[in-house]
Amino acid sequence: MGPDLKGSSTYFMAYKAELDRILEALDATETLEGLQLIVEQVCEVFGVDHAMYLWVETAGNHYYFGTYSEAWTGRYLDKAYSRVDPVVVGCYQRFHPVDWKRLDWNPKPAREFLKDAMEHGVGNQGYAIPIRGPNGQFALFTLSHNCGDAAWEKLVAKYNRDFILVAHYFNRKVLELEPSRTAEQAQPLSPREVDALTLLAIGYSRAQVAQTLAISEHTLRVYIESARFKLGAINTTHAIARAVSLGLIVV
Amino acid sequence: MGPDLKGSSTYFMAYKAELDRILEALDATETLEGLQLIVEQVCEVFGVDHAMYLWVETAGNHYYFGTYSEAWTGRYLDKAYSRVDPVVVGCYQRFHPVDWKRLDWNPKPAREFLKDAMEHGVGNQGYAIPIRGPNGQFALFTLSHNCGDAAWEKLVAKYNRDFILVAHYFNRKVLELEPSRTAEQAQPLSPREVDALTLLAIGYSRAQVAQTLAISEHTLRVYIESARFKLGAINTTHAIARAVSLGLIVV
DNA sequence: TGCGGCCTCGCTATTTCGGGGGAGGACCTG
DNA sequence: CAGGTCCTCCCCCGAAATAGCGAGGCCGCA
Repeated sequence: MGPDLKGSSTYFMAYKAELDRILEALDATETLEGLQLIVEQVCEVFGVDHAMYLWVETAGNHYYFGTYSEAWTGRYLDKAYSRVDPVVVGCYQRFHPVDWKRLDWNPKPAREFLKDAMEHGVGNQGYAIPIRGPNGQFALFTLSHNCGDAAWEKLVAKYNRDFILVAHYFNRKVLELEPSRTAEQAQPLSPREVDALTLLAIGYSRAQVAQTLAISEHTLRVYIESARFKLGAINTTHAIARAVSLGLIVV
Repeated sequence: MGPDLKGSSTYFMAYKAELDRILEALDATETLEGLQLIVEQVCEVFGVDHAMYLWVETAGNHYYFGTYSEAWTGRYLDKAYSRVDPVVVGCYQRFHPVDWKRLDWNPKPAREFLKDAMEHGVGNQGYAIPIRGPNGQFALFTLSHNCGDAAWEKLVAKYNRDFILVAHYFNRKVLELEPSRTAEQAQPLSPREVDALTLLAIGYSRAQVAQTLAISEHTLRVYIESARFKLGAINTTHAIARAVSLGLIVV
């Protein structure tokens, strides 16, 4: 909502009504197909070529809704581009939404990825909003377009707050429609288990942890085993990784 | 933005201008004191008794800006209420903002906490927005008020989208002003090191990792040691924890 | 053409971890 | 009060990780 809009109340209200319609549709949707339709509507409302929601997953089974060509999305998955894509990599370290131009495209794999993306009509401008949910969930909402820098900056300045809302609502709905992830792993750890894993995660040996917690090493081992069991982990390292990634402990 | 507002464009625009002012102030603030002032303004704009931003840390050093009395905030910290507070506990598992009423206040510690909170004038109504940042950061933005259910629901329905924006902008600025998190940028890992740590993080033993990567276990060890060195970790578990928490590997 | 980083392979000895048991007391909830 | 969870302690032994050495080839960058 740039200053230029404050005067043109009617146009502003009309746009807001459209945005409202999108957000309400996001609230009302009950199917994944509905989300795909909404992505397309988002493009129209904001006047951009492409919009995309991508839930970046561990194993590579990405959750995707977007307007990119199937050729490109297929290629993206095949080549496991999410490990290279500066948008994904960069957003993972940020909270603030970010313009593609401000990312680091220098590494060779990134340059090759960019070239490939361009050839698939992704667009030269883009704006990405990182989204995080419980249990370390991470997703991206991205809008991309083909235009000059000035026009793009103006568009982003105008809409970026609404981008955040749409991204947020989108993720909200995806989490709602896909409860498997959240339901699958909700086993809370006991305080002592958290203590044990936390100290292990900062590099303490079992002996040190036991001493720090003022318990015997045998007791400690019971906690670790118990935590391992709750986390479905097959060894301590795995348990630590899961606990950190689920946000159960903070390193 | 309830339907009742769509007719009264002037009032709507006036409110939007106020919201804009808040968000712009949030963008412009350069000090933590400024954030405290903004919290107070947020209360005025939305017409609620209290607003609060709380960055929940495991270590206990909470980041707080809010309008609650010092008696209450002090008590909250002293008693480590963030481990009991259903708002914190509940939001930690959710993505969707949540009304206090919809939380589970049954556990005995929660009931005692509630009683204590009431006596300190926290208010009977509340709305909490969970916020997540990189490296497992977790924060809450909360608005609370003293009023009837109907009035509160109406207020939430009217403003909840804007609550999200304010919460988001608030956290954005806090992260910006608190560089300690971002300062701990580690050296990038080599691809092979990432492979090694990733497989270790999903529970593979060194032998399995070596086999999967089709390298000798000795080579693997060099990667692990190298990664440990880069991450400043004192053992593999520590390295995994840091790599996961820094987002260098995804589990 | 260096230099440095990355990837690859090897040895031995010591320390640590993992899995398998069992057992008692404290606390809260239904 | 029973049943569940949590916290605490103890045994043994095989498997795994760690620490300390060294060595060579490949590649990109200056």
